[in-house]
Amino acid sequence: MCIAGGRIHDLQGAGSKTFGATAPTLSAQHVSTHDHLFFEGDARDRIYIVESGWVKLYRTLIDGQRQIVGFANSGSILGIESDGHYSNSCEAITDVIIRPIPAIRINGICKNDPALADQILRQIARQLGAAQSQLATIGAQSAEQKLATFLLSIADLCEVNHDREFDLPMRRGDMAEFLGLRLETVSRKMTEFQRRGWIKLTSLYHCRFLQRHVLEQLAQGGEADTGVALRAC
Amino acid sequence: MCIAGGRIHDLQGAGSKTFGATAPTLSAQHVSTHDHLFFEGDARDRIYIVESGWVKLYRTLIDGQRQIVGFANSGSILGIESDGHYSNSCEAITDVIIRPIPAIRINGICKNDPALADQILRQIARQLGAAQSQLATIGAQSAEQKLATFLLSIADLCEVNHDREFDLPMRRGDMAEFLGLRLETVSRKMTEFQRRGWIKLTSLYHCRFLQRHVLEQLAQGGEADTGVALRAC
DNA sequence: CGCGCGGTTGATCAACCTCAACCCGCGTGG
DNA sequence: CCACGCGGGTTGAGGTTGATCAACCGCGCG
Repeated sequence: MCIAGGRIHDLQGAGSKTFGATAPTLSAQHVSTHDHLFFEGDARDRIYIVESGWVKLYRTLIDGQRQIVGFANSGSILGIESDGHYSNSCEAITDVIIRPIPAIRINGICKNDPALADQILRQIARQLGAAQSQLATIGAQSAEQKLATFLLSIADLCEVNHDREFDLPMRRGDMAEFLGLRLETVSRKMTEFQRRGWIKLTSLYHCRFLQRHVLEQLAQGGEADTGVALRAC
Repeated sequence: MCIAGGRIHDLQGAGSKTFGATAPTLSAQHVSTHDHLFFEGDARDRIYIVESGWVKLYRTLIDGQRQIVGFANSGSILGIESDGHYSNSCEAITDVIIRPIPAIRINGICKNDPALADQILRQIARQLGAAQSQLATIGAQSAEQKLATFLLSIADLCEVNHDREFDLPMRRGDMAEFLGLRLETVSRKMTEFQRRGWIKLTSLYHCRFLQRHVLEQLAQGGEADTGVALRAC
């Protein structure tokens, strides 16, 4: 899937230097949960690199429908997909530390700061791949499959994976808007997964896999035998 | 929306030079309609820049469901979203000319060929934006809205826009797989649009807008008054 | 205590899918 | 020449999935 996570290690070093006549990388900033980094349509004067925490990127249609186009965490680049104006809104869903980069530095960045540019290129390629995966998920899968895919990728990202347990850092409504579903549907499917013994919700925002392979099968597009008769292959 | 079109002007010049010890850009290749440039899972030994024509990028799920994640034309970069193996299949939907770039050149490309790298960066950012727009379309819109959005963006791309008339270079099934619908649904909605006097299909692959503003309203998420002129069928 | 927020659950409904028939233009072969 | 099949598209009937609307729960908080 789907979620534009990924880590960049030496950005701090690379990004903190100043090159030529271009504006320097600004110092890191702190953003609190539920604060916005920027809104769709704002003038895009800078891009950001996430250093820690989670943000969601979303668009709002005129009729009020919203679509989350990605969650991003450490290493992700924000705001580079547009030009002139941000094409997404960006809201912190946890406390977040970000490093702003003046937009003016992006022109010719490959010449002026090849190390940073290489990182950005790699990262944005990853985000494109993630967006495409998400397209496949949203466009071609059922509600059940979407949720399975989502849980698996969230778990992979929250690598603090002691004993198949992981955080769901977002609300039901966020999941729904990410997956192109209604929050009621997400809720229903979650409890259904639990009822079938595939997962255990230790709290609203904390989950454990009991039958990871069933979810994997679902996510791959296979039929998940609801029953006990799971042919193990 | 949605479709990763976009033009790069001086790539030919930038790409045809050889830099340092890295492999040179290979010469342009011709690909015929319906041929594949590569398949999902193939070893990714090179990326491509489209010089002319149209390709579709798609993924196939185990259950046979397919999702077209993008159409690409002149200027688009293909294959950069993955690493090691292609994550999409790529098929020419018209005759196509492409310029391959050895994958090995991508590492450190910013240092070795900053001009090309800058172009790639800009282009890939555009593709990311397009993918995100498509996410919003697929995830948050109804079949009717999806189709309206799609027609408008296709028309914009086929700039040969004399008198609101344009080509639909792909089959109904391709549209469906792009929009996350069934081809029957696409077909039905197309004829419905026609019946309502919004468009006129001069042939299966050629379309004219009669009431562009209605489609625009639909695509923006507004309710399309079925209008006064809905009579007699 | 009352309220609001986030989540769950239930009943109902419609959008879209599924399956099937059918149309049409075209190329092929008898 | 016609019969035939095939690919792509359209149309129809009926079924499912997921949306909609509404009630309700649990909790934190002023």
